[in-house]
Amino acid sequence: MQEKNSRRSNRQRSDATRTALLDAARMLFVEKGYAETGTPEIVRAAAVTRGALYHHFADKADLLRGVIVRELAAVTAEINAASADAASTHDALLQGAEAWFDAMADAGRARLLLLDGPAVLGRAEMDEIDRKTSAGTLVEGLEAGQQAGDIADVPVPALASLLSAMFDRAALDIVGGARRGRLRIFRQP
Amino acid sequence: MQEKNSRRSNRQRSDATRTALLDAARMLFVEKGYAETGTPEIVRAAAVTRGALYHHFADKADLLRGVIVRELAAVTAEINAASADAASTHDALLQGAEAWFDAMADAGRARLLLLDGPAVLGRAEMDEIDRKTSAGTLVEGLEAGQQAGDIADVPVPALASLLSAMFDRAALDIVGGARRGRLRIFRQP
DNA sequence: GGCCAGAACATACAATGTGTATGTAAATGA
DNA sequence: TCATTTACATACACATTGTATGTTCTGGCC
Repeated sequence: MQEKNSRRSNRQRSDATRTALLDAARMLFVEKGYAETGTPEIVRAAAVTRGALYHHFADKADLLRGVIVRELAAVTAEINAASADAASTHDALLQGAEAWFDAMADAGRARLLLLDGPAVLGRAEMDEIDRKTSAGTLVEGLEAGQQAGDIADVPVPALASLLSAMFDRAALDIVGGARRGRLRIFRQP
Repeated sequence: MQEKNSRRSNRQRSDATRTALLDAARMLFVEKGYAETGTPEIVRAAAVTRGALYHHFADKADLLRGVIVRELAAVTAEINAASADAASTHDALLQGAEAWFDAMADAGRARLLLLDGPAVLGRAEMDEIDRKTSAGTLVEGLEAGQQAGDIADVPVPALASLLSAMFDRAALDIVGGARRGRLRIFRQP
């Protein structure tokens, strides 16, 4: 009897504690913010020790990095799923935008990805993570739209950065109480 | 002899230490970021004690608030000065935009106002500070442009938020190495 | 099955930083 | 001049971060 979950492979052990730490950290970061959450609290919620944390992550910021990578991957998946069945590149961008707002509806998530992330890791690293996880979804969409003649002939990376900044701000405004409709000010051609 | 700056009124003393604290904090926040700067280091640079700091400011975040209020006022003044002699509201907005990029050229300043500020104080309070110090410069400019027929009939507060988000991001991209010209993708009519 | 190197933690510690409580000197007002 | 605030200075309690060291478990090898 006593299934004392001994007999676990090293890989299984590592994955389990890593996941437990990321889950607990995500929950607390979303709830109270990065700076206000201490590592003792995180490991308590994850039912491990601080030793385990610092074995798997270089420091607290590295834990945040791990949380953000996972979170951004999830958001990107939602957006891709929503825009997959679009008829045109134009529709894909619009449907992706709506999916973005849906995904960011949770206030804590917006704070995690749009405030704490950039402040702690810096914009350069956030862009790098974005590039790796989302594989440049927006950039690809804009390039496609440009070739279809829907989008003006401007530098796509710069445009993508400015556009995503607007979407970020819109998400923050919405969780801050702004009406979603008022921010949907793009006009159909 | 011995001008032992005794004989100072309470008001003078307070103003002097407050200013010294704000100057020192600004310098260090700009140089190393908010989280990486400790209050002992700040008071050392200001040549006062931590007692003085916590007498004048509720906590470390309150000190950041003070720094940001001053900084935002300075930036706003620069923008207003640059766009004061504009011929049209359209020109005023363009000249103001250029002045914004000039004012944000310093990497530390961008970090202070665009990363640490929102992360520590939150967007709601940043907007509040912006409303009080800049007195809604951008909103007024947009409303004027809208009445002149230069700007589409969309909700101005929402538009202002999205526009300022783009300018914020552009400033961060520029200090991150992006070419300023590529971000100037607005086209003349 | 026994042994051993290394991974995966657990525990203990040192350093630092934040906010508060308390003490003191200077200024203000009656 | 004297009492009361104001403006600090000093000391303290507490929490947190990162590291150093100790212990247990796994996985390969014989």
